[in-house]
Amino acid sequence: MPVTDKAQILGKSSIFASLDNDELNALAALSVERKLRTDEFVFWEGDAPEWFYIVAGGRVKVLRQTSSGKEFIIAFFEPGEMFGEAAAFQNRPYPASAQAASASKVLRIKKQDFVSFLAAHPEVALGIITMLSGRLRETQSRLKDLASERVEQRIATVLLMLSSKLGPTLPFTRQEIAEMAGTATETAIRVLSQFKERGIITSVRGRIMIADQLKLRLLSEGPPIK
Amino acid sequence: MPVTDKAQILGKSSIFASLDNDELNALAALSVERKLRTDEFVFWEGDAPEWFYIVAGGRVKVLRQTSSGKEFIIAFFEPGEMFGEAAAFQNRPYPASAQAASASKVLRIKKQDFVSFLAAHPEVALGIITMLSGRLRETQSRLKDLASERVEQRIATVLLMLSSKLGPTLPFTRQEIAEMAGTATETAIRVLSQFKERGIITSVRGRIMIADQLKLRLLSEGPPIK
DNA sequence: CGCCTATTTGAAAACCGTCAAAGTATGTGG
DNA sequence: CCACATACTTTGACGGTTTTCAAATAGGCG
Repeated sequence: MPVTDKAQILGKSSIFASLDNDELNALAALSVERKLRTDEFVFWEGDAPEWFYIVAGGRVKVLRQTSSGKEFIIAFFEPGEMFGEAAAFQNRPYPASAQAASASKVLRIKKQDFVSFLAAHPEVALGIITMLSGRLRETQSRLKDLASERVEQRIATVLLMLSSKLGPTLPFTRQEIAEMAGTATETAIRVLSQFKERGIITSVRGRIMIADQLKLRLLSEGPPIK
Repeated sequence: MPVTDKAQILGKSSIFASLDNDELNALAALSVERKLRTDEFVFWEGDAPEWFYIVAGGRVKVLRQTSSGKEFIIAFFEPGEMFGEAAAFQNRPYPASAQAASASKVLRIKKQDFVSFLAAHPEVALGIITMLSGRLRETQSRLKDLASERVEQRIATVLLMLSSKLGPTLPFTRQEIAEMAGTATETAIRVLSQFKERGIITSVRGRIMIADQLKLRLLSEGPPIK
């Protein structure tokens, strides 16, 4: 991939909004491309973090094993998004694995190169702080959901979160929805079947289309206070 | 409180490890002290963030209301720790409330003052990035726990997390443990009673002492894979 | 067409939340 | 110093939600 193409990917990220084309090209020149087949792993839980990763194409999921052997999906990342950075900044082993959810490309930049670049471009640090703040907010919000809401509500919230990022068509299986909502696949199926009957979604194999965002939002906010 | 005392509090935080005494004093001079009675609120969910907060004494908890009217405790903060910063950096309303868990003091610095200080001290930005990365890691770890582990395991994990920060004596009621583990108070009581019978903890009203960290750790990691 | 994965459905059981009632420390005012 | 109010803790029973296990159906791709 030519440097200018890489620079264009990097430019998608709000982290680098403050950089001009020359600076983006300089950063792009530090990056290395890697292609991934569907289900191939980018890194594994427990690996030492050597790189900063940015999705260049396809979709990458970050997941953890539960003690009963299932998987829990922490997040999906789309082109332009950075992932695995928390471990890299802390210089501690990845607490989760990253896996290509479809045929994908990632750019990676050596940890030390990126930190040096940061030092030379302090505006970028603020972009990173803002990004991390956003992820922390979102993660804490999910925390409350997982801790205290019923399955139907959790699934509604997951669908809304995904669609705020991806639009009304969500390319996920029921198993993936279940692994994000922290429930069993069968339960996700039952809830989504209900949503379908109530006209809230439609779906085909591996794809869910949101038909009635308003109803979803009501569900996500929970029953009127009793 | 004299500036030098404030500077000493700020110096406790690893965020400011790179600052010398003069710089700490300069930052301290920007800060305002506020005293809080037990249960008094620092800010409320939905408020616009105007300040960065640092705990100067006592203990502050950050919590969210669940849709059924209970509370979920997102985190406790001890002297030297910053809180509410994610909302301030993003310039969006607080997604959670902050409440004094005991008679407390906080320092606060006007949002704009702190951001200006950051711009003048780029090394501090890296400290913030590292802190946010750590919180993100921990929050994601709890996410997996809440999504997929049983109550007994979740409570064991909460106790371990707390004791890694506070040592073996944990000044929390069973209700607070429940609100961190995402369970009912009665359930937390039953689980902790069991722990007591098994010699894993001892406790007095409002205080839990960890007696057998090893057993707790085994519980927290879940049953041997079956 | 045949295989593999995704989806569906049913039934039983486990886990946990809720409700109710009571016991026990702590502190306060008289 | 006692009596009482308050908050924390405990226990039991019941029921609802969700998981688990099993088996069957259906869509897509080679």
